[in-house]
Amino acid sequence: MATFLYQDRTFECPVQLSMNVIMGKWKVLVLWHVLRRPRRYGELKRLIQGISHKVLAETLKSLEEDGFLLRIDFHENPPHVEYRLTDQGRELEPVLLALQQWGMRYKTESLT
Amino acid sequence: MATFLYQDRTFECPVQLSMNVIMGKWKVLVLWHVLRRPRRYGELKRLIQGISHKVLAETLKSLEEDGFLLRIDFHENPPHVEYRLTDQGRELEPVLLALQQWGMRYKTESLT
DNA sequence: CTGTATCCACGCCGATACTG
DNA sequence: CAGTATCGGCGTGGATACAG
Repeated sequence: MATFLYQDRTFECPVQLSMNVIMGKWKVLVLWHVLRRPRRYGELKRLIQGISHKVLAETLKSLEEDGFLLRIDFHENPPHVEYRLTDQGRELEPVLLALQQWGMRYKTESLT
Repeated sequence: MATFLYQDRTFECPVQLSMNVIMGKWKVLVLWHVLRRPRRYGELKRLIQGISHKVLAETLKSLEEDGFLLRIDFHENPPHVEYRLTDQGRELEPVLLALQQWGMRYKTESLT
């Protein structure tokens, strides 16, 4: 059976690989919002309720380093930075859509 | 805009709802393995590398309480218990498949 | 085999202050 | 506005022992 590598860890299971890559509660949410259109830091902070300043910064950095996000600095003053999906990031679209679909459905059904 | 409820928390975003429901690193992995066929505790422990005894037990309990898993006790000795997906659990199949597809693809591409 | 209970260290994350 | 740095509390989860 094939094995997969991510950050020095080996996985036999692609789902486990996926979860390790996009894990951490917030990554998926950030990707989801950036998927719809490029986003600025403050925008994401507003969109993602409950995320702290520090954690959002860390999440963005991590996603950038992992090649999912592109950070575009307009070198303006005041600072203007924008985050876009890379092609690799865009490949997560089916996952994000599946999550969204399920979330919608789950919500409806739990309204008993 | 509609809002969703989960464990006393309100979410505007279905993706955020999804992530809060199936979060915790391991839930998705357990569901994935149970999706393919009913599984026993020991089986899951072996299949999911790195999960600890305690956490697997907690995860299973949580998934059962949330209505994703059915716990079937055969009342044998030695104990024989089996976990199956509920109908609600099965609705997560598209999400799990999307994660698997992406995991496979991601693995291939990272082999540069 | 399938759990539950307890203990405790470690790491995550929130709060805060500061920089460009 | 868009970050980085530091600190400390609290919760998560690992190890272990025990039970049915």
